[in-house]
Amino acid sequence: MKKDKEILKKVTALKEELAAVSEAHLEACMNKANALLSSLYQQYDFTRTIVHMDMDAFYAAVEMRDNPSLANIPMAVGGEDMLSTSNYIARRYGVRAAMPGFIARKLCADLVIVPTDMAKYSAVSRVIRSVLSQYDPNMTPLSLDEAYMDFTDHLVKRRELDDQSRTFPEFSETMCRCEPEERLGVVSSTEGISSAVGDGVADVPNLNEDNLQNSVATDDTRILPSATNSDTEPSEARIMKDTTVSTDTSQCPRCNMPHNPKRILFDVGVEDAVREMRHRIHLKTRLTASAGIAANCLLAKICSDQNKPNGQYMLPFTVDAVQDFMKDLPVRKVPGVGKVSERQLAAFDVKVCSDFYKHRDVLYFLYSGGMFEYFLSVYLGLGANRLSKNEDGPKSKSVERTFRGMSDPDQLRTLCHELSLELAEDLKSAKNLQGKTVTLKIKLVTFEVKTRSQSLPTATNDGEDIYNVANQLLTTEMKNCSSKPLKLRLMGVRMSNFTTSDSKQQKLKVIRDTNSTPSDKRISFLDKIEAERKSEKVNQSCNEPLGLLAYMSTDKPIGTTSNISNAGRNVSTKLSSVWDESGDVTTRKTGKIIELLEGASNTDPWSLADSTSSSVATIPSDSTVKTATKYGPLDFYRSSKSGALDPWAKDDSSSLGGF
DNA sequence: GCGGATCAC
DNA sequence: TATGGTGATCCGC
Ligand SMILES: Nc1ccn([C@H]2C[C@H](O)[C@@H](COP(=O)(O)OP(=O)(O)OP(=O)(O)O)O2)c(=O)n1
Ligand SMILES: [Mg+2]
Repeated sequence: MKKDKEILKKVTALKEELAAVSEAHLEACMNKANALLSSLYQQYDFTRTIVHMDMDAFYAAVEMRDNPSLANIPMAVGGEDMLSTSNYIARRYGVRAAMPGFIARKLCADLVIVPTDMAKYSAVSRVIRSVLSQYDPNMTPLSLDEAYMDFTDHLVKRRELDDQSRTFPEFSETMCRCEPEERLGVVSSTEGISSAVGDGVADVPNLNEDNLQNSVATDDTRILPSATNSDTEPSEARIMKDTTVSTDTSQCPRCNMPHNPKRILFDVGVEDAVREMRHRIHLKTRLTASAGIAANCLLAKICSDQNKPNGQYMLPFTVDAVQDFMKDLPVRKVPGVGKVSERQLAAFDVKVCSDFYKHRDVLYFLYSGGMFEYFLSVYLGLGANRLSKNEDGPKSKSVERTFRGMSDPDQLRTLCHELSLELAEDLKSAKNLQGKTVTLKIKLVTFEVKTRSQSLPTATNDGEDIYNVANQLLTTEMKNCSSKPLKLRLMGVRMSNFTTSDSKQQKLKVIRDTNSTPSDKRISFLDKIEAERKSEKVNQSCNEPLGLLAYMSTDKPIGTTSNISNAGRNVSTKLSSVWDESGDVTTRKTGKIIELLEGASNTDPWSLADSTSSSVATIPSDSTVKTATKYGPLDFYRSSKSGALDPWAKDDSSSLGGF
């Protein structure tokens, strides 16, 4: 592939850089790394018991459950174009998620592809979460089929539970699988028969036995029933096959199936608690789950993969066990290390996690701060041991669509409009979110991806507002490569930069006080001027005028590239802020703009021309210009220490009310 | 703030 | 013949 070559190119460039570096430098890197390492080493914390659970072949399993004819054949969920996942039979042929259907068929001619049904998976997910919540009400879902839980509190409470509340019916397709509380009083009829039952229920072949050697006995509540404090391994209790058969033949009034006289008793230790949770998921959904148990989220997540499918793995809560586990773990198993990182790391002989340590000097040199620290912390097996709060909502929302090559501008615009309106609807249904940054994403037929974004001075979730901006970005792109047709295979629109409760709407304010506080980076054109000054290495003296700010009326939306001309000069500038008649910033088209033109003269006439106009130095006679009639200059100074003055301010009494 | 990349699911 | 959609993050500028 072409991508492969690019990665390799980057790697060789880095290698050259590395070769050019002195040994002393590398030694310094080593010292830095060691310092970081010893500070990280302090951070081991085995006080929490974190569980990560992950459904097996989730979408595929749901479809197999609902259509038994799919149960024993290779199948996948998705479309002819792209697969979302595959069942374990198909995986034997190499059929994987994110694989185009037609390639999958080359690997497996008999593959059956079932269309995705997200609504169904969401519903199943809710059922699963209802079970998980009983083990940790603060459970944090990562996706429909995956969640972190902190079992620490549950395990304490669990010691007080009686056997009955840890007893559940064995799985059977044809018998009642209702929860005890759902069975109401019926449980009493089988009282006293809660004997243990083994693993390996017939309907669910346990493809991967849980690793038993891992269950080292300690006096930790995580592992043993504290009540007995016995050395017996928890699963052993259940491995005894003395199933008791009840004479109870009554039917569950809820599911109309006979009660299952076979019961499984789970002990109070962690591993049985997690088995119990998985079993209850199975009872409720007829789907299997895998789980990992460890001291933090990182380890738990990695562990949940160890005995997949339908298995679980507990990593003992000791430094030795953790380091031993990490030592030979391929870096690709580490969350955050994907295909590309794996390649890059491999190029520097980093293949397993202990290589993070072995090559720490080189990695320190190659990677920047955050990533390097992450690598070392991963090597040590460190990770978050508190579940992150269930957040402040999404940080972005987007809609995108893939289609067959399209280049007709009208068609593209129509699509852009559709996407914008859909996005607006999404935003409104998502707590009426409003955002400031609109991003247009396009993918060329060559698969090259580009994003173009523009931040508005105020937040919106209006479909036409979004379209105004997105369409501008699109227009700019089409113009930008006008030589070619700009043939797209995908278009997307994203909104981000959502307003938080404290953010007030900006209003226009004129400041002439040179002692005022320096501005932050809100004003892009001020930054631009700064940058230009710096690049020219011109040292401006204090209070020297940089230019004139023109503000004038426009009927063009934000994002429009316009030319402001004056005194024979002109600048091409993207309209970044538009105010309505009352001085409020607006996302709508008609309003006032304010832009900077260096070296402009107040005695010469100004003009504003839309970028569609070919002539900028003179005033064209199209309608755009006719609306650009109102203008006025504004002196713009730079203050001594502070950099640029801030002619804007958040909501303030001196806002201009109309010009 | 912007744009490219990478990643997860 | 044919290569997804959504959301997040990081880096470098
Ligand atoms: N590139 C991907 C990966 C996954 N998914 C969806 C389909 C999966 O069923 C679901 C869960 O993802 P997992 O990574 O957990 O994969 P599975 O659950 O399918 O399989 P596994 O048994 O490996 O967990 O997310 C997707 O749409 N696109
Ligand atoms: Mg899964």
